Amino acid sequence: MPKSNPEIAELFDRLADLLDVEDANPFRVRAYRNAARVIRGESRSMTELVESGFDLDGLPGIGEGIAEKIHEIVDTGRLSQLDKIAKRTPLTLSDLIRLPGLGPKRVKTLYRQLNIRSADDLRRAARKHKIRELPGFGETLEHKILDALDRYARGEHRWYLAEAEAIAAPLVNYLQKLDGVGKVTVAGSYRRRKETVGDLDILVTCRKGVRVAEYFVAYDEVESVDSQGDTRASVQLESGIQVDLRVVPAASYGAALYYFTGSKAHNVAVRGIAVKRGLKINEYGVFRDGERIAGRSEKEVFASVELPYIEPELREDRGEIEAARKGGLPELVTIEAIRGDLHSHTNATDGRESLESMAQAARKRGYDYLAITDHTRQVQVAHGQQPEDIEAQLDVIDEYNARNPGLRLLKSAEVDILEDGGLDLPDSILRRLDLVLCALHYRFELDRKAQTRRLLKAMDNPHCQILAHPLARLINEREPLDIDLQRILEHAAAAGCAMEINGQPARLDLPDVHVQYARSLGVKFVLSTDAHSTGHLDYMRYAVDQARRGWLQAGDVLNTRPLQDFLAALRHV
DNA sequence: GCCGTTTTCGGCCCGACTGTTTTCAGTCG
Repeated sequence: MPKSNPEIAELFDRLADLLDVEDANPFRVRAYRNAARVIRGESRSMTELVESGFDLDGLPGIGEGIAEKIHEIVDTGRLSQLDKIAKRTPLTLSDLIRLPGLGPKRVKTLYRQLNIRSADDLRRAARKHKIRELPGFGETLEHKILDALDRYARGEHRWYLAEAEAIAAPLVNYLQKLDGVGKVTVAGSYRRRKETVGDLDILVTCRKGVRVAEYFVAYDEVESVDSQGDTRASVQLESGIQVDLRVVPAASYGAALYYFTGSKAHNVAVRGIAVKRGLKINEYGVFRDGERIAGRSEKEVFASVELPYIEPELREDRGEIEAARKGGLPELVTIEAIRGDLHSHTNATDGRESLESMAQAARKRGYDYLAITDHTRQVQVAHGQQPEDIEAQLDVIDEYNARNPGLRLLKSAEVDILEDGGLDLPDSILRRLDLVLCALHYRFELDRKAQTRRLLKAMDNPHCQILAHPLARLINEREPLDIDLQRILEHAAAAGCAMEINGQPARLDLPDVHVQYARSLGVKFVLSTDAHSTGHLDYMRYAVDQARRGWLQAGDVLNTRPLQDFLAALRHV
């Protein structure tokens, strides 16, 4: 069974955890963690790169040693070094190290002194009050560990960006009401517009940090307080999300925002550059020999290390620093550039509203065009339309367009990709459509070879202009398709078939790292909402977020073009 | 273990908070 990138990355993370417990060279530990991060953020499959003879040594953070280990994993499915270490330091310790409050040192003590190897061992020992007797531990920590174990049993939860927004908005509003508070900004992965966030990081400018922290923990929705100090505090809300607050003076706003936005890997890399120049960057500013030389704005911070401003969405240490140095940063696409939505449903299938209402809402948004893309017959759960129903709908659209100048409704369909890669509408109807969107809705479990063949064949049909939600994943619910994405993207680039970035909060498909890679191959994109109601048209924001995280410029996105340009830019038979 | 517009050896980001200490290690972001 070939290993996926996340599986390979996990092996390196575990190796790092165990070495950490064993007190290995911390920089070596960091190198493994860094490699894990790079592998997770790589669109191309390590397995296929190895099989094609690609030189892994060229990837950032991956040298000769780790490249060799990746080869071993791909060839044998095992990492012998990890197996070797696991004989003396149990693999399950890496589960413990991930519990909040426990790190390598404490896990080591637990293992050495009480032979605790697993979460179950740990729970038993805590209940018998064995933990509090250990050196460096105590009663409070014992309680904290039991709490952490309860949370661990419930599993880690990451929140859709849309959910996080709904939770953050009233809290930001609340914080703003306190006297003396200046700016209130949600930073962290939320500001980087990552598809999901694990917690909320809120930055506040104010002279009196203590007062803000006190006010913050008194917020209605706060369930428990994890920590509270003069400049920061951390709480759990009743919704279950963790919120970290940080308070700095206004003069430090830029430096603090920069630090608090992350990502950690990006910050570490830029701080490294600063060190080489004899500078120190922290959340209060940029310092040379103890003297503060910048920090009011993020731009100042970047300028201090001679870099142009880097947009938050790019700050993942995935090449943005090098691009910034060379003046090669992309000018990211914006929501204002979007001229139309290319994926929407009506109550003819599983949408909730009429064609007229959808059109009205699109017009209100100022769009030039909206594609009506109801399902085809094979998708029975969504009441897919028979070919004759679709033909009837085309006439309705023609009539609508004749009556309503300004907005152009595009005749389309979300054509189902059949198991054999065929399309669920005859060419005679496909030919009549302004736009053909193709998507896969069942048999997600086909093996890699068959699934890849299925999508390649679908794209071989010259009518297939856009591949919608290409990975068919649902965040937190359904894994992405097992496909050779590199081959599919190369095929799409060659055939001129565009990839969709679907803005539904649970889809956001294609994901950022694949978008970035696809762009490098010359693949074109469209941004759509897959709206099932007029309100869903608002999901375009999330599609834009994902596009920006994938380095897309307006020129990479076909629906930034006016109608005629857009239609001409699509693939044609 | 990785890396190089000062280096192929000698570096590798930085500060806040907690709990257990009696001056600080561990953890976290």
